[in-house]
Amino acid sequence: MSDVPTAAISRLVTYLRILEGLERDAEGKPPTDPAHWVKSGALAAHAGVTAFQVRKDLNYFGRLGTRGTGYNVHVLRRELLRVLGLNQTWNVVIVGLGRLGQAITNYPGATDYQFQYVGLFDTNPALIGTRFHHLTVQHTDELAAFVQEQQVDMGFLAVPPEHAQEAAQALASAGVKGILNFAPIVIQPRTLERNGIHELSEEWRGVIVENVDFLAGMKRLTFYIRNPPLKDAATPEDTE
Amino acid sequence: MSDVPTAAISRLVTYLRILEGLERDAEGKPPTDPAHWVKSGALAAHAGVTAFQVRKDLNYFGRLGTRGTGYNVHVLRRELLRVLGLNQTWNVVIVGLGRLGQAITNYPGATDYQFQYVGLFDTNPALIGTRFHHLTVQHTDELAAFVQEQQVDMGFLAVPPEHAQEAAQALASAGVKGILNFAPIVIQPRTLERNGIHELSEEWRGVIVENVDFLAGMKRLTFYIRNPPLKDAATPEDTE
DNA sequence: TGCTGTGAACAAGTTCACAGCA
DNA sequence: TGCTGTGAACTTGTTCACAGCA
Repeated sequence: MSDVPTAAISRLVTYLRILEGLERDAEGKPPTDPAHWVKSGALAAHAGVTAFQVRKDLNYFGRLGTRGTGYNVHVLRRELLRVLGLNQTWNVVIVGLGRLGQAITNYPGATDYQFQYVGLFDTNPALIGTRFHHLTVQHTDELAAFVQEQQVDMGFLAVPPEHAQEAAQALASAGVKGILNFAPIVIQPRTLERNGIHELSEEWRGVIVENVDFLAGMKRLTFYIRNPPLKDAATPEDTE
Repeated sequence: MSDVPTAAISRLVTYLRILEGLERDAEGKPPTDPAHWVKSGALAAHAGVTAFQVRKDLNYFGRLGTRGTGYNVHVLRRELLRVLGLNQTWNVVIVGLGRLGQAITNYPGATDYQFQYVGLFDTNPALIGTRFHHLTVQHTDELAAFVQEQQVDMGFLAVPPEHAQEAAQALASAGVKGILNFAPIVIQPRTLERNGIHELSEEWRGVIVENVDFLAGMKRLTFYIRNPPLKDAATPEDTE
């Protein structure tokens, strides 16, 4: 399962979102209603990819469809939830409660699935003690103990870029399995000491980092506005 | 220049950020100081890629380095700014001023370079007339006229997902060249009418969409925590 | 017949070895 | 000598044609 293209995983997330919409549409309709089924071409149209791609992507995880009929919306959704690891509970801490951290904390949809925000951390005295989303902001010094006590799985990192490496280090040392990094820097999976980079450190072993970088998005956008891709993503194969 | 891998563009953005740090470090030092130069291996270490990759990426845009010496920090930075289109002014509107939109509007670093926020739009009566970042929120109905008058280049889309397609449509019709989409949906480059998808519409011709989707990031993270990539990204070639 | 499943052809992107200039 | 520049090998990911099941 580790030989699945990483790009395919991003697309699975998209398919899942589409299926949720389709399942809402199908809700309450009789089991015979075609709304409970979706073909690769229809999924592809919603996801902005080709039907080939959809079939290939889904196929990495088994025979999820029915030939001649398509994919059952409910079954496929459940399968994707399982594949993406969204059928278990994930305990999350948020580090950094400036405007961006607050926006994330309150973003609707983030606590769907089994994501639970269990702790909020910052170093700003003005924020500590403040309540957001039923939780009280604690000092980052408390992080290590908290992660172990509360079995925290992952941390969202929304501190200013100049503190991001340090805060990431704290999360990794504390033992989280993954970090969702919102800061516009590359997190180094090693202890960063004064005057240069030190070797890959043990506490980073197995820690996954995913980046969500909107400044980078802005800059990619300016490039592509000035250098438009040649192909115009025409409608491929069938598009329902 | 359109045959540059899209992944390379993302990496250029990273290199640029690193160069900015290096240029700050070099500031004030005499022109002979080695701090004004950086080798592919050092850039690679900071960016978390291989030195080969750095050289290849930079090479797409000409001979930017000096053999035996490395890359001049200042020269390379200026080159990357040019390549990425960051040497011109970009007029930006933000559509959607909920918590996320506000966080984006106020995010430090976003208005570096030549990005100028020139207009803020929302449909929520409670927000219209409010001031953020020296601008007053207007109703989205004003968007089309405003984009033309003010020569707006791109729009940042931070409305709730259920209104995102509609708002994106408004931006595209108004004539922006690019959309930075924060909503967790796939923007359809076509008019979406009731009961199904209509054909690719003319006003979308050439409009570039870049996505910044943090919910997707969360879900990719859970997948990779449960299915860690095999390779451990060892230190490649030289790493200074 | 109508769709998915999937091996094989193809394309894109990355790694590498070494050529080539300061 | 020490680095970048770059064609060629390789690896990864995508497209496709058609086999295979309901």
